[in-house]
Amino acid sequence: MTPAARPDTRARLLGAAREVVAADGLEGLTLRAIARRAGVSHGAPLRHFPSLAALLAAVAADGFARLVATIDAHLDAAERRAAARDRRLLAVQRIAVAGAGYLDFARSDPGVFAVTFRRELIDISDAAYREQGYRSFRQLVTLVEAAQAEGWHADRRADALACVLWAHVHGLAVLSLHGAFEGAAGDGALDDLHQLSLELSLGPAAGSAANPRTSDNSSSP
Amino acid sequence: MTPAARPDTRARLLGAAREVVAADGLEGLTLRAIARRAGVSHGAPLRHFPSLAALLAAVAADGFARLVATIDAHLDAAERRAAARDRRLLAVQRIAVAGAGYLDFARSDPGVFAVTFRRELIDISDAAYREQGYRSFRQLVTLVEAAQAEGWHADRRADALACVLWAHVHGLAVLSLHGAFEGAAGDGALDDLHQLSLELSLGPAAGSAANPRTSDNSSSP
DNA sequence: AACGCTTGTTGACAGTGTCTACATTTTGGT
DNA sequence: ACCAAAATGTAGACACTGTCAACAAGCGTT
Repeated sequence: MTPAARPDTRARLLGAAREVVAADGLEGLTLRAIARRAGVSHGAPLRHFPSLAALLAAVAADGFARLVATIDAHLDAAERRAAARDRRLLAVQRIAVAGAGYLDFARSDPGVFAVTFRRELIDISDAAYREQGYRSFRQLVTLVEAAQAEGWHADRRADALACVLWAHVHGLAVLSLHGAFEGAAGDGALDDLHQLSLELSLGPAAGSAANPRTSDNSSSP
Repeated sequence: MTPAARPDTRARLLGAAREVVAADGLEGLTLRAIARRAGVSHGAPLRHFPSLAALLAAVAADGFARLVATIDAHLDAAERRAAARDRRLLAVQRIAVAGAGYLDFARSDPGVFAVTFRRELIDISDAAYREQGYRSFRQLVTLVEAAQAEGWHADRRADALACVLWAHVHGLAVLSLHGAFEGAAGDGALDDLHQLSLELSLGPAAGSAANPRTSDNSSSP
């Protein structure tokens, strides 16, 4: 009707994509559905992205950035909780908190999380996607290096340790979203499994720091 | 041309599906491509499966069965290698070998492995899929229980430990196939990362048993 | 005023999953 | 042996998809 220049169609398309995948899942995440949700014609998205894969790569890059922010927020909150008790977090405990943030992100936005790791859907050569993914990995490497400075496996390569720790939480997130843990354990079992995973990988000390509900008893009188 | 009843169209469709996904990946895995590869018309598959999702669920169920067989083969081979040196494998070492088999399956058939865990592609309510998946999980639980009988975390729930160990190798497999480890480490790094993961989760003793190349030096004089 | 660039719409095209109508083969009961 | 019924395969249609080409409207620059 009015083929005028909308001010921020690109951003609205990304938002629409997140809404669509949140509402209808990956099978409903089509270019035309995104366009409908954004209120534009089915050809409009291709003026801002060369293909659907490029649009989804932008969604994924944004997802990585959001993941980094989520983990930072979890770290800040845990640090504040510790400071309220006149304590500081050990570096391995910060790794545990980061893992909890990773799982929280996957649970709160399962669609975006799935898109971010779907090689056949996104353009994995997208520059922003690779950059944000690398930034997320660097966030973890920094945490690992801090733990190594406190003596935790100081003789190993930091990037290798980061890869393994990433794989551990990623496996928990993926299998949980797939529904693989439904038969074996009850509701909210993901946090328990994460705790167990942390005790195996980081030692008993780190496991209890990840989940606020089990570690924070400062508010009780 | 000849609308006659082929003898084993169902099995040929499953084989064709595996061929297609091996050749063209998940984006080329369409119902019509499977039919073409199997040499039947595009409507024939729906005579044997109610939908594409059901066909792929059968592929996935078959994949689970093949995964169990692969892990069994790895366990047998490792047991034989140990017997040649007049030794027996510890139960935690058998868990490590099973993990190596899991990664081997994912690497040797990445398409089928991906299909098996793609919730939006397969009919996850399929009875055979659920049964074979449960069988695969039971295989791991049995290994865990044997390790617990030898004292390894005997106080924890076996199914929870199995979930965590499964998540650890699954995360390694998924991220490796995604290409997430390409920037950080060189070729064949997956086995090294698995070794490191095992040392973190199972202790230093178990790590060296997984990979034949690093553990088997019985052939040297 | 005239031009070019950007942004958006519209219609087309090949390809997809699934359905229906039809043809053929196989099977089972009598 | 025969005939009906079920099973199996084909061909065409439908709605839907991603992508492309042609066209129109608004905008800034000269």
